[in-house]
Amino acid sequence: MSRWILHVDLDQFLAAAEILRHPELAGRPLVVGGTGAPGERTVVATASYEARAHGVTSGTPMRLARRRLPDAVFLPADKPYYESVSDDVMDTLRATGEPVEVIGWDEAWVGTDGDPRALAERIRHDVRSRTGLSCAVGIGDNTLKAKTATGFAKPGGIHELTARNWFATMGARPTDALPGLGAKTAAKLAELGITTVTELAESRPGVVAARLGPRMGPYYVSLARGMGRTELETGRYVPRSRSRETTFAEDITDQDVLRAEIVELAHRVAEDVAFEDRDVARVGAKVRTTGFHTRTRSAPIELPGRDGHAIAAIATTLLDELAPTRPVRLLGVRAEFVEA
DNA sequence: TCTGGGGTCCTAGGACCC
DNA sequence: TCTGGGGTCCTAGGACCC
Repeated sequence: MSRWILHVDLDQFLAAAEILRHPELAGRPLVVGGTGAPGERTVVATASYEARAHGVTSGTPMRLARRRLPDAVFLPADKPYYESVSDDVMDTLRATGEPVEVIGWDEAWVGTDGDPRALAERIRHDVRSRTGLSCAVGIGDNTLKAKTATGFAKPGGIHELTARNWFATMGARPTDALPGLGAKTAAKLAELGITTVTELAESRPGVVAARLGPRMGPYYVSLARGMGRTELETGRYVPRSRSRETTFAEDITDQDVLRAEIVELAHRVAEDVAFEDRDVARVGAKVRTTGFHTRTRSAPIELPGRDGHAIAAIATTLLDELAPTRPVRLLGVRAEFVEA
């Protein structure tokens, strides 16, 4: 358990990583995402601040981004490269000697019993000098407050949220300002007459549970009250599943093409599984048709294993069972590992 | 403006069992 | 015959995150 939790969040990570190896792109609108193929049906992964100023942000459809910013630099996402840059950042954080929990490529929590401001300054300095990247640091008395604080620190600053200023800062904000509480849940809460963080914090967990579930209801109330973890998970990440999915440039109706595609996806999943060196207990298939209607189906493997043909056979059967009747825009295959 | 890919965890209903 | 009350497992879908 740590007295203080710091949340470290890299600024415009993918764009910043590209600028590291293409310094001439600094200051230009830069959009990273997809494979770079023209006309592909994908979205922006990261837009530089210059691009965001023109309304292009993470999640913007790539075709719209190209229309809005015809003169921007568009780069395909280079996952292995970002992973290696991310590893350098995480190693820099671990070099502080403090416990580190990695949340994603560009985010981590760091715990400390020492001076959190001094540590935040040191992290910003070390990350910049060792990787060339800028980051924002949120300081809190738990994980939730630290992560929430980062929102006020971006870009590149430091902000502190504790029990002392939690309600003064967050109380009047809408419930979906809380990390982990999104638009759908905010809408359901609004039906209960709960629209602000303070209102959610003061509501009875049982009332919220009746609408949002026995675990999630009380959990949302605890979020509003500023509750979070003070213990970090510093161990190696053990994945529960591996999946691959593809959105086709054009919707597919041909059954033979669909079967060939799902077999291809299954074998890619099998490669990822082999890399993990663990057995698969369950295989899932996903089909998204015109209109964004998504259906999934899954089944256990009779004898848990990692054979690509076995995974492909189940995936194909699941696809047959899903029997899409409308044109298919996406196919996916997922493998669930046996419990570690 | 037709809306990625890769994950995690929770919910609810039905099956099944005692 | 019109009927219980737990408990657990399985499955599809939902919500959310980066």
